[in-house]
Amino acid sequence: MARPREFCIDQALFKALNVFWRHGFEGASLTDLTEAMGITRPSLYAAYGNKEELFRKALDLYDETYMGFTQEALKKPTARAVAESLLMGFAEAATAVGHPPGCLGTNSVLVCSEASEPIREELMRRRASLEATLRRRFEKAKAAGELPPESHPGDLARFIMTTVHGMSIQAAGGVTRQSLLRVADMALKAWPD
Amino acid sequence: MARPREFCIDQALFKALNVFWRHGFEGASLTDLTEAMGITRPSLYAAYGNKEELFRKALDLYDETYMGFTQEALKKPTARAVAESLLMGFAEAATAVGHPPGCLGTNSVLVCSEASEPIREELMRRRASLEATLRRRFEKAKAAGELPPESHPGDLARFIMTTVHGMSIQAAGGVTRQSLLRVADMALKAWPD
DNA sequence: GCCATAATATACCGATCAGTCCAGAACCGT
DNA sequence: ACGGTTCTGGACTGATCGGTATATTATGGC
Repeated sequence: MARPREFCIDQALFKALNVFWRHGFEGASLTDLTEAMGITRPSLYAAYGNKEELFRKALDLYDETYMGFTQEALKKPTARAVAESLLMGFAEAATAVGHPPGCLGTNSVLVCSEASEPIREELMRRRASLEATLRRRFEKAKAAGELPPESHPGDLARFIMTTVHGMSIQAAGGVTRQSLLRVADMALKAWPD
Repeated sequence: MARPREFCIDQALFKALNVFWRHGFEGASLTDLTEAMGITRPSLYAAYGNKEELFRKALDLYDETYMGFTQEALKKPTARAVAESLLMGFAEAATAVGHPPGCLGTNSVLVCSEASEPIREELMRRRASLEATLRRRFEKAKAAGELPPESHPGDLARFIMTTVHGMSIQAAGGVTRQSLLRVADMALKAWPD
């Protein structure tokens, strides 16, 4: 009973995601965003709220679209298989064609002006969340006697996530998939047995 | 034969370095910088050129002041000792008190707007430079029979630098020195023997 | 004391930032 | 055909961005 929206919300959000991915939250201007999305500013604000909300929605879409493999990885039968699946998955995701290199959650806001602090904190929260999930998975494995008694699930999770973040930076610097897969392979050599 | 400068160039540069470290290149505004440095804009431009040149000078000062340990690490007698020294050194540097957490070279520009592309490329160049130096050191070690013949110096250097970059991100997220040292320790378990 | 020189502080520049006002246009229900 | 409602486009807001013109002030040499 009113004028219909002339663009697809999810499709335009996908375009926005790519801009944020390439330029980060602060580096992506509203002009960049609206041009890529093919809509005007009032349409953007009516549909998504503001730049910050748009970014959070883009982040959710990113998780659904590109980070699904992490949930699959967590289902692997052994802790080592989980670690391997995560490392290999990130190496491949960070170097896939069709989108910018690296991980959005890692690269888009690391340091920023005071104004973007809430977004920075949100990203830190999400990074910590995956690490905590991983740690719990490793704790379960240790309790099941699958990891040696002297191993520390928290350290293992932190090491895996550290490698993952590092791979994201390397990918942003142009490092190839094959190279990152070898990095993942080498990281697995540190795994306890 | 002219009015003397009322501030110390190196001391003010040090203040600027801290602002860039905390907020990144784009996140640090000229207002932030001049307030921290205790000087006015014209003084800043007369002394350092512009924001970009100021950042490059701050980067040089950063290398001299905080990255000296890398040169020391490269002088260690064995490849493994080099790797260990680098990892431990970065873990400690990234979590030292008195300055922001993480590594300036890693965190200050990862993704950015088109306008800052030259700075981003400069940082990628510097990151790649250290990795190349490390690779050459490992090649020497391999030639000396110190590393197994099937080892790949390039992969080893890339793995170390990936861990280092990841530690910088973890530090920026508030991870403690002890935790990063354990990450470094675990990474060393992947070292060939 | 006075000049040349260079650093200072204020006030400003055009450009761009995120965000919004408003007029017109497209739709649905009646 | 006509309201009521919602989206669209362009023009605009105040604030902030990096950078600068200008007038003043402090110095050393003469």
